[in-house]
Amino acid sequence: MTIEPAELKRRMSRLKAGLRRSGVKLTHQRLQIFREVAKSLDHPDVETIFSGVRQRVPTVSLDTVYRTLWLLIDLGLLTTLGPPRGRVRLDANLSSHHHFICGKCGMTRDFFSHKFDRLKIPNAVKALGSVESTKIEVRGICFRCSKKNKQKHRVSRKKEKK
Amino acid sequence: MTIEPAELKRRMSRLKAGLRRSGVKLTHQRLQIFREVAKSLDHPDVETIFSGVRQRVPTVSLDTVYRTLWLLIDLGLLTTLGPPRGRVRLDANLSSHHHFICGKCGMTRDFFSHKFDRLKIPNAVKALGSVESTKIEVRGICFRCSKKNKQKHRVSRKKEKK
DNA sequence: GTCAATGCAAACTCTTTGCAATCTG
DNA sequence: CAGATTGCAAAGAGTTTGCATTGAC
Repeated sequence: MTIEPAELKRRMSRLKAGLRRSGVKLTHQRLQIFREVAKSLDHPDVETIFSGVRQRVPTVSLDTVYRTLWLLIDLGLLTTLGPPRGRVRLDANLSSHHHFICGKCGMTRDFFSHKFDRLKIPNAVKALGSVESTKIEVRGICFRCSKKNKQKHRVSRKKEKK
Repeated sequence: MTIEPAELKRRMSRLKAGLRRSGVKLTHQRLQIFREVAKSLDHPDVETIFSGVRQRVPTVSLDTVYRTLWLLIDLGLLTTLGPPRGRVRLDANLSSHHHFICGKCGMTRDFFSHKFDRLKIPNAVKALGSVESTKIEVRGICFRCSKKNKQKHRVSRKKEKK
């Protein structure tokens, strides 16, 4: 389940450019941790990334993996699936609806759209499993967070503002 | 941020019917825990649900909240946002793509669709915050899990098969 | 009355932090 | 070389479990 070498190369260059732009050091660990995420077609969790990197860098520690991942997320070089920073969020609305998610604070709101409800799923998807529901996930920054960002600088978990 | 009383009532009836159908007891706690999720327009995490329920049922314990939520998810009366059972999953693909997620095991695969990339976001959404990206999230059961389900019965976390 | 469901307390896992040692620019 | 970054070990969250007690049917 790995992507094409050419695409991986492109992603690695983008990463390096991104790190330099932010004035952050290009360490061996950071490159390897990113590569582990970037090379896979599915979307690994932290544990999987950790053991993958460990094969090539036996001394990495789990906390470096965490720190690096959150850093890259803050810099916009990686994203998470679903709400940011894994915490289960529940949904009692079983009928068709869609979500707006704030990438900073995780605020989530439903919205409705008949047009979206009628989307035709590509056949390629049916090769992966049986389809039960289709949702649109719109990501952005909610007003509360964008106000905060103007006041302070970058605030996410406990990252210092660099 | 609560839904209309009429809709809440409908959701509560659906819950009760669902519990009865599965031969599971309708306890005070279960009803209150579900109500707490069902009444909100956003999608609360476990901690929020817990403290909400606690206002009305001061003796509920956190573990009952967890057990109840996973039970209701297993019975198909609730769902989670994003991958099941909160564990952060990373994504290095910053260009436009969409996800198929298995609701059982969390397996996630990308897929692509130019049509999906061009969706027009309803104006109502713009009232919530600035939009950065739009993804389709297709949920279903992957083939590996549906095979497993045929062999065993219901297997998820450690729920017994009832 | 019976057996499922709850509450409690303790165990686990996952994630974060403080600090000395190390490495990048 | 200086300061950012890492690894370690230990602390904090969040989640799960075993067991005696309680409560729904």
